[in-house]
Amino acid sequence: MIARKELSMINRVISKEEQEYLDSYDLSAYKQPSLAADIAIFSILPTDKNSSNYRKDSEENLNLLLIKRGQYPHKGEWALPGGFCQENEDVYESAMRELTEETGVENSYLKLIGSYGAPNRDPRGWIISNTFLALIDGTKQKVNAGSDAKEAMWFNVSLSCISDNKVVNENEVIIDRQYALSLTSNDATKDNICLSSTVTEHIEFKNLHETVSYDITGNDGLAFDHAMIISRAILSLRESVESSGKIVFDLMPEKFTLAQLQNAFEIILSKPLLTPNFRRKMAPLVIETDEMSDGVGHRPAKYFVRNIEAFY
Amino acid sequence: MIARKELSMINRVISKEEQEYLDSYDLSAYKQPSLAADIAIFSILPTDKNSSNYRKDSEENLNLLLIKRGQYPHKGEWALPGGFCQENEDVYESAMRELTEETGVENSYLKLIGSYGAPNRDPRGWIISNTFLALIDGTKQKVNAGSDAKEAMWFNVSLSCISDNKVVNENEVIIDRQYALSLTSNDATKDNICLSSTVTEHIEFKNLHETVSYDITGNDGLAFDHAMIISRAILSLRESVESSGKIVFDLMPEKFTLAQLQNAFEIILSKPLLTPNFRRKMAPLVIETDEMSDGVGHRPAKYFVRNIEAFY
DNA sequence: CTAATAGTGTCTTTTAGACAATATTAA
DNA sequence: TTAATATTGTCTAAAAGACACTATTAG
Repeated sequence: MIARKELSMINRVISKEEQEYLDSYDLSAYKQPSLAADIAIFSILPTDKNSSNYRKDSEENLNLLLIKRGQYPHKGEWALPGGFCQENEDVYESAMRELTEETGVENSYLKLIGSYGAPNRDPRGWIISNTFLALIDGTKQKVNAGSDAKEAMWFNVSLSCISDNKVVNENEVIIDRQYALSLTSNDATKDNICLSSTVTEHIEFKNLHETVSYDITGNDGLAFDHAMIISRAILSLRESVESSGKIVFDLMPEKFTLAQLQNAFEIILSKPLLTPNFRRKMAPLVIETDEMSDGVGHRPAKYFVRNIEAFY
Repeated sequence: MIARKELSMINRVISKEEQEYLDSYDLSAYKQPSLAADIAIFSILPTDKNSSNYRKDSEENLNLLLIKRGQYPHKGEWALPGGFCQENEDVYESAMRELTEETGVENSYLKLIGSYGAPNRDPRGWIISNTFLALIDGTKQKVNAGSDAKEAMWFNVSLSCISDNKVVNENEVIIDRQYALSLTSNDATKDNICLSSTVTEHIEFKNLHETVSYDITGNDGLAFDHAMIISRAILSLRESVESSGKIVFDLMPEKFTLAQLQNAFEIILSKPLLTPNFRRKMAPLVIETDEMSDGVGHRPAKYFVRNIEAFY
C-alpha cells in the first residue's frame, strides 16, 4: 500500500566559489557501484490442481514471480525480477518500472526491505541490490505483459523453519535457525519446476546488542543470493502482517469475500484463524456490498470492499 | 537492535563460455551512481538547562547527531553523518563504520529505512543515499571520537504536525500533512544553534492503491534533502516503537530505572503514559537488580536490566 | 514536614480466544 | 438430502485503561 516517491525542491543560490568547487569535483574518483532494484512480487493464486469435488473451493497459495535468466551469469537459473537503476529515476521508480514491465500492474504496494552488497554476490562486479517487497492482486496480473522475451513464471512458495537452536548464557543469546525455501511452478501447461534452498539465520545478542546474519547453505536453481533475499522477504511479509494486517488487502481484488481475506491471512501467517473472531476483527475495515458469489457448490458469500476511511 | 550482515557463499563452477561472457561484460556501459549511507543517530540526553529545584529530575529529550559541513556543497549547513559506500563493504557496514567514527559506539541498533535518489538531490551528481536509523545509549556516546576535525553536535529534535487535511471522496482519500521539524543544539558551551524545516506529506489512495510523497517546503540550516530524511526517520522510529517497543531498550544503558524507560517511550511517542500500566507491561521484559539510584532528592528507584530471554 | 518521584492494588472496559449453533447453496 | 462453506451468538480469558493509594528520600 505504500509506494513512495520523493521530491525535494531545494532552491539554493550557488555562489561562484561553490560552482568552481563543483566543476572540479570528480565523483568517479572513488569507484562507483551499479545499483539494481530487485523485487519480490507476491500474489495469492489458486493452485494448479483442481479438486474433483464440485463442492470444495479451489485451494490457494502464496505465489512469487521469478524470471528465468537467459544470459550469464546464472544462465538458466531463476531470479527475482529487477534491473539497474537509471539516472533519471530513484530506485523506487526503477522497482515500479520493472514491476509494471513484468506483470502489467501499474500500481502496487511497494516497500524497501533490504540492501545487499556482499563483495562476491555478482561475478560481473560490484552490484548492490536494493530489494523491495511488492504485493499485487492475483486476479489482475498478466505475466509477460511486457514485450521482452524473458520467461517469467509464478511459483508456489513456502518457507518453513526446519531447525531452531537457542543457547542462553548470562547476558548472551545465540540462535541458529534453518529455513527450507521451496518453490514449485504454478503452471500446468509446462513441466513442473521445483526450486529449493536452505537458508541459515544466525542471531547473536551480546554486549547489549543484536547482530543478525543470513547464509545460503544449500541452493538448487535460484540465481545469485536470491534464495536469501526471497527468504527474508517472506519473513518481512509475515512480520508486517503480524504487526498490522492492513497490507493483506493489497493482495485482494476490489471485491472479495471474508473467506478469501481470511485465507490470505492464514497463508501468510501459516496458521489457521478462528472465523468468528477474524470476522469480528475485520468488520470495521470492510463494507458489505449487495453482491454475492454464486455457482460455488455451497452457500454463497457476500462480497465486501475496503472501508478506506477506517484505514486513515 | 538489528544490525545485519549478509554473507552468501555461492559456490559455483564457472564454465569457459561464462568466463568469456564475464570478461567482455562492461558494467560501466550504463552510468553508475555513487552510493552513500546516511544515518539518523538518535539518543536520549538530558537537556542543557538544569532545573534549580534540587528535587526535580533533569529533563530529557530525543537528540539527533548532526555534522556541520566543512566543504561545498551546503558548506556551513548541518547534515546527517554518512559517507560513500566502499567496494569491500556492504552498505550496512558503511553505516556502522560511519557511526563508530562519529560516536565511538561499536555496536548499535541499525536499520535501513529508506533510499533517496531524486535526480537533483546533490549538485555533485548522481548520489543515491541509503538511509539508516540508529539508536544508541546516550551515556556511552562520545561525540567526535574519531580523529577528523568535523564539527559534530547533538541537537534536541522535535517533529510536530502543524496541519492535517483529509478529503474523502468515493473510493478515494487525499491527505496533506505539514510537519514542523525543529532542532536546537544541546551544548551549553557553544552558541545556541537552531535549525528548522517544514516537510509536507502527501498521501493519496486511489484505484485501490496508496501513494505517499514528501516534500521540503521550508528549510533553515539543513543540508541537501536531510530535513525530509530526518522527518521520515522520526516517523519511522515512532512507528517501530508503536508496533513493538522493544527497540526502546537500545536507547538505555545496561542498568536503568523504569522511570527512565517510560520517559524514553513518552518522548518518542510524544504522549504521557500511565505509570502503573506501563510497569505492568514492561514487567516481563526486565529483571530487577539490587542496586538503587541515590542522591536524587526524592525516593530512589530500583535499577533494572533487560530480561533477554523474554526478547527471543 | 514537604515536594518530588517510586511503586502497588484494584476496578472497569476492551479485545482476544474458543466453540456451539444456525443458514444457504448446487447437485 | 447432503457436504461444503457462510454467518451469528455467546461465554470466557486476557490485556489495556483509569485512578486511588502507599512508600521513600534529601533537604
